[in-house]
Amino acid sequence: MIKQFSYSKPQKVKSRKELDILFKNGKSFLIFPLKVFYFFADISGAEKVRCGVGVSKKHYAKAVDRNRIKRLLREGFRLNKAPLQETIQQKQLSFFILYIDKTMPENYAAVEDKMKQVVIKLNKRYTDEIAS
RNA sequence: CUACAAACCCGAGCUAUCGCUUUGCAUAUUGCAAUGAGGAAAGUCCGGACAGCAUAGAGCAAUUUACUGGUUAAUCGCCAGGUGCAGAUUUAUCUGCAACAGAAAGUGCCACAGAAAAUAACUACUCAAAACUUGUUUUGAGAAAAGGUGAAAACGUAGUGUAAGAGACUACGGCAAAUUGCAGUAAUGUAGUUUGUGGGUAAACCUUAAAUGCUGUAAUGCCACGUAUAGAUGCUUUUGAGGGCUGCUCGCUCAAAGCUGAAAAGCAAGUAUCAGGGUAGGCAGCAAGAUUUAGUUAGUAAUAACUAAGCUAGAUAAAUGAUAGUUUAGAAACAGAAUCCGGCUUAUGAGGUUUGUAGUUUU
Repeated sequence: MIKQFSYSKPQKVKSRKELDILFKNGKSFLIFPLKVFYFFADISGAEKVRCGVGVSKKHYAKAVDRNRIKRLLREGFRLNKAPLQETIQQKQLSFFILYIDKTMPENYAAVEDKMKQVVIKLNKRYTDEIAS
């Protein structure tokens, strides 16, 4: 029984090599203020859904602000990833969320709302990918 | 009592649910337990530890520092003292500030105004000569005493002196340098003697004195995986390379002296640059040390010594969080470790302590 809301190390997209591939070959879409890069791989690892988050250093010079945004994004993914895990079985989804707005998010609720939209859209992209 | 300013202290707690890092244990991939940012973690401005490379030397340049002593692993830090300037009043003390060696080695610069900003003659002054309109003009020389300008004008006052004047000379005083005595570890102070009287600017060049290897934990070492030195260009084979450290010079150290050929050259070797290929995983470094708190002793102090007690962040796209409630005081300010320490600088809400200033009330 997998814990429903966990977000541990294997579920993160981490290495620089993976990220290079993701930005080079992956597709992307925008649900403001979130830009999502995603990539479906044929190899089947232990985790079917993997996610990373990032914030531009240009927009936020202070490390405290970047940490705050990244924590909110991770929290959003952690609590709303369930639909993706149910749907995606045949391939491995890696995606990376970039926060591109220049103003800080007001609170968690705003981020969560956007995150739900991201999850729905990713689910749709997956079904298209399988169909083609 | 209120307001403002400065310095210092402090840098929220509790409950529930869902999570994260690291560690330990186990019934082992899930449980349980423990653990988890700062006073500045920031700026990267100084100084070290640690590591790698280098490690005969000399000279010139370059860079840094600049009152004295102490302190420290070390410093451009800190403490104490001195000097100068400013402010305050209690008038001899306190507080603050100081790129605090040299302008008497040399070169440069000094806005505006002013005749002139440094080998001072514009006006006015004195003398001589010439001219004539006979008290003026012109020319030459002397002269920094008077004038106005300016941030600053060629030591001040009085006298002597002189054609008129001038530190040209004299007296008193100011300032500077050298030197002697005394006090002090010293900077320096003080009293005397001698010499001088030369405007400012060294955060202009510069001079003097002292000091100075480079690169930084993405250092560095080990293991694993993987491949390719195949190639191009230049140079050399009596020269090349290395390194003196940031640069140059002298000297120094190391390597090689090959083969074919009549020669040109070729092969080979060495070396530099370019181009290209592979890996970008793990472990160590990496958390207990110039350590923190308290006390005692030494010292004016910075600090040191001793005694006792205490001290589990350690990631690598990078943990320390989210939501709800609650308490203070308002959904707490500035802000997030990345090799580690000591300082400096800057940011910082509420509350507290101390000091100063202003006002109000009472006595």
